[in-house]
Amino acid sequence: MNKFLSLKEEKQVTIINAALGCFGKYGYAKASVNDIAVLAGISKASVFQYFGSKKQLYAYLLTYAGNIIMSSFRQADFDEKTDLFDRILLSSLTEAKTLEKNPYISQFILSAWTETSDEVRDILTEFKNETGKFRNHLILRKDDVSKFKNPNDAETVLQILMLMAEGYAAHCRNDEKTMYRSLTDDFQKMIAAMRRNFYKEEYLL
Amino acid sequence: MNKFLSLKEEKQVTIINAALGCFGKYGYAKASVNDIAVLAGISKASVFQYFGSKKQLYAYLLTYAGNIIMSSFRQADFDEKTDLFDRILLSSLTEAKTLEKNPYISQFILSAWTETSDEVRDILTEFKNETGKFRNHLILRKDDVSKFKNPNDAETVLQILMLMAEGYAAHCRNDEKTMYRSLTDDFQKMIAAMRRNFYKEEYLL
DNA sequence: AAGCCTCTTGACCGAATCGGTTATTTGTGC
DNA sequence: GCACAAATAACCGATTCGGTCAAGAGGCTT
Repeated sequence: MNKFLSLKEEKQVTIINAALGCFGKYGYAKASVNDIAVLAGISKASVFQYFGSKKQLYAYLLTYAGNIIMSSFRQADFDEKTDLFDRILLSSLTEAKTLEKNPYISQFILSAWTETSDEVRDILTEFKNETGKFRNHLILRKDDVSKFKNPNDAETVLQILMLMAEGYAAHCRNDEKTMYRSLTDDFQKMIAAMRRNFYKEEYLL
Repeated sequence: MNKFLSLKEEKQVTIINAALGCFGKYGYAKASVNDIAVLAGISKASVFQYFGSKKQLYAYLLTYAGNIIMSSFRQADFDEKTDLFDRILLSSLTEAKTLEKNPYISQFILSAWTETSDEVRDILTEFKNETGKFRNHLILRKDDVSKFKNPNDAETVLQILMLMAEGYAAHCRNDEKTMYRSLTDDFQKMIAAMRRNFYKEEYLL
């Protein structure tokens, strides 16, 4: 049954990343098992040996990716942070740290949310229900608004930060050679600059 | 020869958008002519009737998309604008206006820059040489820096704006139902808020 | 060396799909 | 009803699809 789990971990990671990359890039229908096998440097037959079928492989990746994302978010306790910028920063750092270790997950999950293939519809709805709850970190709270010099800017700044996060993710995805570390530093600097300029002076620590 | 150009324009647009969308989403190799035909609501045979071959269709789209992008950038004279935020805003508005009319172009061009299929390598290198020059609008000039309350923020703000633009583009791409109009308004509001908070008071309005 | 055992894969299967062609149908003006 | 052009259903050989299977390849014991 679990032929795959008895492989040495490095090989597992290679295969998983190849599969995540192919499914993430092409979607379920257009990603062929042969693509994945070639990218992973193994034979197509081995893929079926390890996972049984294409659908079972996809299901495995869904739970795999879901577990990684959820555990990384769980370990960072967002409710502790009471400041908007702190929550944004923590969220970004958490995500960056996770993606640094597993760069193909975000693309895969993003594609899973827009996947339309009939063959995996059932396992996808299940997946969406389980992970959909982890999106409530970036809400604007009422005690955030009062810290702004102009409270009307709060909503705007939140939108800016959301767009930045999307762009940041897209940037990381397109450009694999990028040093996550330095980009994260830059991101921190940007958020600091935003806070410094938008907040009332009494809230600048 | 030019069977396609004698079609009524609405049908041309439908077919072009279907093709741009498929190639943009899947890449040259994985996008099949049948996908495009079905998405456009015509028969596969018609596609070959209009364009001759898959490669010729791709080549047509390249020049089509290249012309639209380049002409839209040419009509907006960036050198006229001497302020960083004005240039950013103009660039965004120009791009948004173009994408509103032709929402599949950005995805297609983005994918063309990472296309690796041997079959279209020759026409792609040609395309890249012609369009590569149109990326020099968002540079930071020295007279921008002095307008900031803290000149060190200038570089950071530029990075924020670049990330926002990427996120903005990604947002538009993923979410076809989004009203470009309202998003553009929001984007303007964000840029205005940034300028209002980062600039010295004497440079406001 | 021989036998055994696990892991891997080249070769193969029928079915589907690929890019591309052709013959028939469909629509249209007269 | 007829002629002509536009569109497509049906088809072509070739390739690729998801999936199977029996023949290696490499190690371990004897």
